[in-house]
Amino acid sequence: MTKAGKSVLIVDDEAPIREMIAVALEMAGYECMEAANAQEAHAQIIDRKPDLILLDWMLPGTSGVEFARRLKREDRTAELPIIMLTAKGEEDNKVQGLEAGADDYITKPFSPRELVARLKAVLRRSTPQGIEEPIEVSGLLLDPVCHRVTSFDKPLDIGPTEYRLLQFFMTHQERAYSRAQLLDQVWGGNVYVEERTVDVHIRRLRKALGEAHEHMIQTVRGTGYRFSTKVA
Amino acid sequence: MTKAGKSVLIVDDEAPIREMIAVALEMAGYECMEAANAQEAHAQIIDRKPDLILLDWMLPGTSGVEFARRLKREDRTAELPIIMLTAKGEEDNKVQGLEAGADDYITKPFSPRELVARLKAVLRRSTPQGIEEPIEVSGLLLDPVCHRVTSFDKPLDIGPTEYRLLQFFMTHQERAYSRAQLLDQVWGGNVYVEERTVDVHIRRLRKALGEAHEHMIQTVRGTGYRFSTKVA
DNA sequence: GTTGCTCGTCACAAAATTGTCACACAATAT
DNA sequence: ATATTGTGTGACAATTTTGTGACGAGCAAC
Repeated sequence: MTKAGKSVLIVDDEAPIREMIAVALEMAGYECMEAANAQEAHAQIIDRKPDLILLDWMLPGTSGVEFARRLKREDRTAELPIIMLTAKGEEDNKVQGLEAGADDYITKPFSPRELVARLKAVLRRSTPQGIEEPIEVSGLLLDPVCHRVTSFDKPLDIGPTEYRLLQFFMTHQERAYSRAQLLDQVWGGNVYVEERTVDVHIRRLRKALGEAHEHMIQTVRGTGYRFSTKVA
Repeated sequence: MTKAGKSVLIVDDEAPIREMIAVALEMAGYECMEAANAQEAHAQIIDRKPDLILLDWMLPGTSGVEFARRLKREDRTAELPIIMLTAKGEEDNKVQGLEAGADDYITKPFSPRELVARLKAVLRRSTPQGIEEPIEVSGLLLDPVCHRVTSFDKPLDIGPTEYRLLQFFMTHQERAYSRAQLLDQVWGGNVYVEERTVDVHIRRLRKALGEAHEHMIQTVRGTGYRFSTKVA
């Protein structure tokens, strides 16, 4: 893992502004890439995997909010921290921005110092774990890059939620988790769903895993579930 | 069986709202106390030590944020989780509220279910977990993280109650406990069950431990039981 | 619009756990 | 030895917890 400073994608349709921001960030030790619209941004995200996105509210074509919302919906990019940029007077949209999934919100004009400070804060909060390493366990293979799970090379057909659940389990083996903890970790702490929903997804995951691996998800009666490679 | 039930202090200047919240929480098994302003709240906190505070943003006199900030500054109350309540339209203050030290933030109106869910989440995060260290004694291993007991690597099949019983014994070895004490410690103080029930669970536990370890649970005639590694 | 997919919830089925009892057995007292 | 008291043990029904199929809402792609 190269720890050569975090990389930031700047998305704004005005080149001078991008440039200004880029200079400020580079002076602070960040690596920068730029995009003028949602399409370019998406391309950059895919192949250069920035650690954070500075996203202008106003964009030609797909608007910033819309783009943010879309990013947050896709598993592959959901974890990407986003800081929204907005011009003065558009502040009413703050809530809307945050609801779209932005992690923070800065009003133009802002000082470089402020920008860097917020950026640091967001990066600190966001999960530093680059989950890029495939995890494999007795024929079960989860590939975060392909965003896919295979059981003996046979692709598993599971929904995004089951994928996240399995990923969590595979990265937290041999340990019992309550339904509440799973909701926190897999669904995200601030959603409201019934605890029994966990059971249903466990069921779906087990079914998808098939006889070969379903036993790995063990029920811990009175507590929750556990992912274990050891025999029951 | 009833869980221990956490207590919640509801701070809001409008009595009907307090009442509504209280009812919802009580139905969910929480114990409630109320306060109409910061002063009352402080008094309640001192002498009734709630596990969590629901704090309205708007309060006569000392405002909610201010109060939260103050609580977080005092050592005695710094650890007390706070959930801020705010009316719709005050959402801009969200950041401010969280910065004041609130652990979560709910916008009125909210459903009782949502409230309870958030409350649970906050309590879960703030409540430090119990012992995380595995306990091992001559081939008998209790791992609280896995929530599992193994005897020479063979998992023991026991119910939640036997698990708690064994955990208690392993953390309180070499000492005799009466049935009443065990009921208190393992079942939780405020349940009513026959003392002889302890015998039955001891029996079940012994059976599960098998010949290898059953002798560790010794009968102290006329008194109760003891867990000991020493030979009888 | 339709279609196809995923998700959360529900109602019911299935399974495991629990507390209690009756009686067998063991230890002490009379 | 016999009575008395305390503990071990198997069985049982009630309750709790989990498994499972189905359904409708929501959403994206068409």
